[in-house]
Amino acid sequence: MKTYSLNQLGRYPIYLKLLKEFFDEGVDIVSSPLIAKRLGYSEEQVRKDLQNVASEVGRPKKGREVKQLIEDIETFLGYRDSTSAVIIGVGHLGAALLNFPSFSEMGLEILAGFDTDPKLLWTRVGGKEIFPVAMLKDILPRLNAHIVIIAVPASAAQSVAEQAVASGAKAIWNFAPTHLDLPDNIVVEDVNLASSLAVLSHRLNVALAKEEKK
Amino acid sequence: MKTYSLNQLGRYPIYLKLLKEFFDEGVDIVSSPLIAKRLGYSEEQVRKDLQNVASEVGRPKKGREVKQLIEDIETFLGYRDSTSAVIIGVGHLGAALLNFPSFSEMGLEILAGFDTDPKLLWTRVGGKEIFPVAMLKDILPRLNAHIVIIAVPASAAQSVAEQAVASGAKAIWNFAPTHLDLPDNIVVEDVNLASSLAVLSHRLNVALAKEEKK
DNA sequence: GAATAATCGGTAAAGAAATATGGATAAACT
DNA sequence: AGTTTATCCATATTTCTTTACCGATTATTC
Repeated sequence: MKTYSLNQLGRYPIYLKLLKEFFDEGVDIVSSPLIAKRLGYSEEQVRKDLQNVASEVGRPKKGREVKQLIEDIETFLGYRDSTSAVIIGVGHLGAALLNFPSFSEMGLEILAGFDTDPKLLWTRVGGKEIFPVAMLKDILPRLNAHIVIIAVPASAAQSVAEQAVASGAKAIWNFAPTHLDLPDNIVVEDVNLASSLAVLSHRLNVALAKEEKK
Repeated sequence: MKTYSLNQLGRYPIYLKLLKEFFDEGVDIVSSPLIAKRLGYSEEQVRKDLQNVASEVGRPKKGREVKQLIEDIETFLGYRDSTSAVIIGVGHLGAALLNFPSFSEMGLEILAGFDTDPKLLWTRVGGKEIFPVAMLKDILPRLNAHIVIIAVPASAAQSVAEQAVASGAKAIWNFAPTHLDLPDNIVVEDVNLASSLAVLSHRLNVALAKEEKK
């Protein structure tokens, strides 16, 4: 079975976004070199990535059908059959995620929020009802949501993650700036802004040093 | 000069976070295998990563000094001399970022926000004043901020990014779900939730398939 | 209708990154 | 004090990812 590196997987949504732009502009056919140029990737990488998920072969001198490619990538990424999620932590970040419009495009339905703040409970944020965290184990199994999004402060993250797992969560999308220690069979994906910033800073330093040298 | 892969760079903030937890618990000395176990990394990877930034050699049978290691990583990541940034787009996400407490720990000072919404202008969000985007080219050079954080809708992202670059931005931290096409000498770091979600979904599917097989 | 140019697909090579190995050293234990 | 054990560092190996190459194919041009 073909395996995909995590970097490679992360590129597909980027292709998808660009392809949809092409589609909206009425472009029917795209070639790998064209995509590569737009995204700053190498031609070969794009070609290999697309080969891996395309249902049809490309045509020499032309490329591939935009519409078909969009379908193929969406199918591959699972955007076509939606998964359910809930979010724990409805502070600034959690509210932003609840109001984020693109998740449903990606096949992710956020069904509800959880928090401990009495002011928030039983209200609606982004159209979704907010329940107390203590009710997680009653509500989560009923919602049949596999994915739990964690957007609480770092200090509370491990604890709510454990509650989520105990309530049947299979995957944790962790926005808290801390490492979660969970059983091996639980999928944990970190959105670590500190890591992203570290990469940015380092690249900026390299760039500034290069500029100085000139 | 030693080069660092982007993956490796992203691990340092994670080490740092864990080391600070150890420090708070009064732990003086840590070994690579211990860190590896806590984070789910291999022992060798941790050792190599730490060797690359540590100012002192580790001691057999003991490990390394937590305090020194924290200093070394913070120095390496540039947390010790802070960089300035501004943020464009003060919607849900932008406001969440303006209220995010950890940035100053990471040496990132967000000095101001920019938006086009008249209701927001000249107010304060997260303690930072909000200016009109049109004033970017007047204000940004005066603030001497190299980093511009973009948190506007995808449709506006390319345009504000170009304005930021024209106003002197050297690095763009892009939270908009779109690819930005900017000059090569500008550092662009994307925070792409779609990519992160794609990785999560794929890993979840693999995990669920494995469970089924049992 | 032949020549040219652009793209594809498959395979090979190169390059990076992670992991394993082996000797050395310092602490802990007997 | 000597032996054992845990960890270090340096180097080698393996594995994974990306890039390069090359023949085949099909539009386009003359």
